[in-house]
Order: sequence, then structure tokens, then C-alpha cells
Amino acid sequence: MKDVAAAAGVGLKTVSRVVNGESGVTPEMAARVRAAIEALGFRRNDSARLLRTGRTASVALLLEDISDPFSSALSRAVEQVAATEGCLLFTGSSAEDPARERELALAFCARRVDGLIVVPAGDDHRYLLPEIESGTPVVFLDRPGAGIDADAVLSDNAGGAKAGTAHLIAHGHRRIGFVGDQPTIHTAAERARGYRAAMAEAGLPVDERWIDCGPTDRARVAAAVHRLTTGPDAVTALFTANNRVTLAALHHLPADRRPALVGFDDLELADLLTPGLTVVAQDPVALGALAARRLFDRLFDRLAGEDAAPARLEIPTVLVPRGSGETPPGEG
Amino acid sequence: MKDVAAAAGVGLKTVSRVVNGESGVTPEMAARVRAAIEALGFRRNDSARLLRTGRTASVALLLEDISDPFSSALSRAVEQVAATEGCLLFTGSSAEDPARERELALAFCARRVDGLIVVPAGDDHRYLLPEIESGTPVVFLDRPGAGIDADAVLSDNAGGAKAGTAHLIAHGHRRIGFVGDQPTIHTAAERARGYRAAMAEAGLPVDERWIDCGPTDRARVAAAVHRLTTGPDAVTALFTANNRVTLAALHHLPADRRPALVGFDDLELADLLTPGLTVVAQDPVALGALAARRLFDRLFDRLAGEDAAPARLEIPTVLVPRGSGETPPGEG
DNA sequence: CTGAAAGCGCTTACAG
DNA sequence: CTGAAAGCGCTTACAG
Repeated sequence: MKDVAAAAGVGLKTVSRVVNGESGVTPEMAARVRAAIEALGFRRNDSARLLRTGRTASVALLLEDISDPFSSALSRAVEQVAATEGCLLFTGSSAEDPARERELALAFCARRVDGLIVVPAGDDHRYLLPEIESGTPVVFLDRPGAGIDADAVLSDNAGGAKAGTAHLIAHGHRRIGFVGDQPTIHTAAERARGYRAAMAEAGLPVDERWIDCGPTDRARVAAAVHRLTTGPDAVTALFTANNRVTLAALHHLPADRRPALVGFDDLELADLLTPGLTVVAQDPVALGALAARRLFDRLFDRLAGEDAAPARLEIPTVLVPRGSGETPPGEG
Repeated sequence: MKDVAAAAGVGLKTVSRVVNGESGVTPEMAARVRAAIEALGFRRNDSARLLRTGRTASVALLLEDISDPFSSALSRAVEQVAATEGCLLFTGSSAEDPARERELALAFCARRVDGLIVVPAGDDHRYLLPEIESGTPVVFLDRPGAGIDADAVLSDNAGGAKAGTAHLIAHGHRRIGFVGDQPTIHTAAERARGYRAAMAEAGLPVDERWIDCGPTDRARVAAAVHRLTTGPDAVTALFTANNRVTLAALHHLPADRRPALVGFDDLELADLLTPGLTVVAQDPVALGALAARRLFDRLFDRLAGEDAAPARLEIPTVLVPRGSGETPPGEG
């Protein structure tokens, strides 16, 4: 910019004005500046501009793993809202590792992103308190933050699991297995709660052995599914409480010896399986968009009165019957 | 930082030294600085630091659509390499719109990202020449850049399509349809080339009506598939040249009246369909990782001699037989 | 070991 | 309409 000013024989401020399209520059002066810009191949350094301005026009989205379809759908939705607000988007994956989550979150904050959306991996987010106090809005997504009173945008996990379980009950099942993620994970706990609520509401007893929570690797899920679906006490239906569990269960149980099955979270091609896979579908686009809107509302102080308090916002789920969840107990 | 220096009663440089863990500070001095940092809740502003340093420790990845599984797998791979190099990652989606691609790419460059990886949407990338000349490395991914001599990391599209088509030929097919994306798209053209090469190599004639390229929306693909698979001249096998085409074809053709089918690009659950879906699988993780490594090699001048010339790097594809591509002509 | 000065590339007041 | 000065928050080179 200094070079451009020198080449055009004008002051720095005049170059700045031309670059920013501000009014109050004689046409001939502007032309001279533009010629110099062209000749020198000048492009404004936005990082420098933003340093002076105080904002960085960027937000960060911290995910569990961006290659996961759920995460990438969240990303797209957040990106779209950010673009509307003139912001670029940083993304990062914690790989479900609390230390990495923290490291990345603080790295984003050190860059002074204008806001941060976090899909939490850890169970203690107090490290973000100084950031929030110093004015960086933080919104938690998919799971609430821990030890911290901040906005959270979540699926109606309990409601969805309850609806899915009730659907199996409505098709005649009484003995229903629940295979889920580690109970320390908020979504897993909520979904188990929904399962229990549906059983209780139908007046059905729950044998604790029907509930199998833990890591979602293939081997563990296969073992759980095998245990639940064999022997004299076998369940007649299965509620698989997340994507990876559902996938592992489908692989372990060939279609011809599969109990009724409802999964939490939709899968591409789910409708082309035989039978089609019945799921409780989340709406990642709505989740991501709402989280982003909330973030910008906070950033631009658009929240007034009681809206301004940290809130937990829920997005409903939708039950999509496709065949696997409508099989009566006998056929299993 | 100024405040910290004042509170600790030391110079700016001493604070800087403590923050950066540089040696040559008396323990008691360091302690005083650390106390002040703690008391004031100071966190270094990396954006300012990076302005002085000249680098931004960030790279950008410009995708077609991050919510697409292929794109998000690329992202994850790029992110992982970037993390190794201490860089954060910007991501953005062009939505296959050349104007948006350009706008985003230039916005990233204006932020002075250290490097840019682009999955091209447009057909003219000369707008990036000044950026490359001024020292920002650019690597094209999945498709080559146009009008510009830059690195490109691609799948072996022609080879993959040739292998997929040859696989159908090996199973007795002579009349094979090819349904693909718009021929202006590099990958689509390359895959069509591979199809023709396989047919030529087997000495089989190609009826031009067997090749149907165009937009990949459901309606158009359904029409194409319908036309190709009905009537006296129906083909006995179909090569669907990308993900969306394969998906649309699967939806249009129920399993019981489906010709043999090989798709380009893998799909989750493809192995659970009946029959399993035979595909030519790309390796998005290898693609993304190689592009990122190439970018950093350029950034850090690790390329010597003839390696330094802009290159086109290819990643092989893998044919995964699962059933749909091994049906003989009679059964269609 | 420590710090005052200059500067990264821009913008924000403020005079002319 | 135009520009010189000061400053965003840090680091780099240089004295002490």
C-alpha cells in the first residue's frame, strides 16, 4: 500500500479510500491509484485490516470429525450462515479427544475468531470462561458444554429415542434391546432416558441386561448385539442409539435373521436396504444453522431481555418408517 | 501485552519472551510477568503476532460442497497434514459456482493464507496467477486448474472407469451404458474416455446413444437410465460415472429389474445392499493428504530440481466387486 | 539478562 | 477532497 501510494504520488489514506470504495476522491486521482494498484499487482492484506478493525470476520467450528456425515452437514449449514454475515469459517476435528479439543479451541481464540461453535469432546469447558468473558461468544452444538453456562443447540435426543422405542412397542414388541454409546456422553444418556421413558409409559418392565452401552467399535457392538439377540431371553427388537452402532449391527445381523430395528440418525442409502432401515432422523442442517444464528445474534448483541440468557435450544427429530422397525415380534 | 508489561513493571520485550517461552529471563522476573498475565487474564493475539511474522499459519481448502462425503473426507485428510505443520484450516464451499469459487479463493488470499487447495468449479483460474506469483502456493484437487500451470492431485479417473468397464465386459456384457456428469467437467470427460478405452480394447463397438452425460439431478438420470434400459436396444449393463448418478440409478431401478451395475465412487452401506454394489472406489484420504503435502512442500521450498515443476499427481482407484457388477447379461 | 525503537500493513481520528 | 500522525498487538533487530 505504501508502494502504491508512492507510485501514484498520493497519500496512504487516498489509496485506502480507493481500495475500500469510499467516496470523496477525485475521479482522476482514483484512476491514478487504480493504475498503480494494477501495475504493482497490489491486493489488500485483510489480516492487517482486521487487526486494526478489531474483528477477524471469521468464526470457528470445532467438530468431532469433519469426515463424519453428521459433522459435515453441520459444517455446511454453519458455513452458509457465516457467509451471510461476511465471515469465513475455520473448521477443526477433535477426534473425540478432550485435550485436542481444548488445544484447538484455544488456538482459534488466540486468532481472535469472532465466535466459536463447539461440538464438545471433553467434560469440562471451564477453560473457555475467560474467552467468553472477554467477549468471544461460544455456542455448544450437539452436546452441551460442561461446567459452564453457555448456549447449546441440541437434538431432542430423549424425545427421539422415546418415539423410536414407542414405535417398536406399537408394533407389538415387549422385549426391546438398547445398544448405545458410552453413558458419559450426553447424547447417549439422553437417548437411554428416552428409551426408558417409552417403556415406562407403556407399562413395560426393563431388564437391565437389555441396555448395553459402551464404545462403538465394531467388535463391541457385534458382541452386544449377539448377546442380546440369542438365547432363550433374546429380545425381539433393537434400538441402536447412534450411527456407528446401527452400522455395526447391520453388518453383524444379516437381513434374514434380524430382529426389528430402529436406529438413531439417518444413513444414506437407508431406504435402499432390504428391508428399508427405519430411523429417528436428526436434522443437522437445522442444528448447524440455529447454532450459527445464535452465535451471530450474540456477537452482534441482537439478543434482548430474557433471550439474552444462555439457553438450551432443541431441534425435533423425525421418525422415518421404512420397514425394519415395522416387523412384528414373531418374524425375527 | 502493554498492560501486562506495566503491571509487572517490565518492558514489552520481556513479556514477549515469557509468553513465547524464550530463554534468558530471570526466574523471578518471569514469575512476576506470569502473575500479571494471570491477574489480567491475558492471552496473546496470534493474529497480531502473525502479521509481524509474515505467515498466518493457516491454509484454506475450497471445496465443491463440504457436506458431500467425498469432500469431507478430503477435508479431514488435509486438516490432519495441516495440523502436523502447525496450521489451522479454513474451509469453504463453492457450490459448483465459478463466481463463488473465485470470490472465496480471493478472500482466502486476501487473508494471506499460507496456501490454498482448490477443488475447481470454474473453467478459468488465471485469476490466481498473481497470488501464485506473489508466493502463495496453490494446489488443485480432484480436477486440474484451467488456464494455469499449477500442481494438481487427481484420481486416475480414466484408469478407474476403464477397469470398471472392463470388469463388466469380463462378465460377458457387450452392450454397456455410460451415464455421467456434464462433459465439460474434467473428471466426467476422463471417465468417459476410460469407458471408451475399455470398449475399444475389447474390440467392442460403442453406440453413441449408450453414452448419456449431463446434469446429475434425479430426474435427468432417471430419464437416461430409463431410456438405456428399456426397448429392444436396451443395454445389459450400466456404468454410472459418479456418486449422485449411481444413487439416482439405484433409486430408479429396483433390484429385481436392474442390469449389471458398476458405479464410480464408493457409498456407505454399499456392501449391505442386495446385491452389494460394485464400485470403482476413489481414495479421498490419499488425495487430500497428497495435496496437502504437496502444498507444504511448495510452501517450505522442499521441492528441488525437476520435482519443483508443477506436476499432475495421480492416485489409483480400486475396483471393489460386491455383486451388482458380476451379474451376467441374461439375468438383467 | 533487559528494554526502547521501529515496523508488520492497514485504519481511525484529525487537521488542512 | 487529501494526507500526516498515531495506533491495532505483536515481533525483530539492536543497544545497553
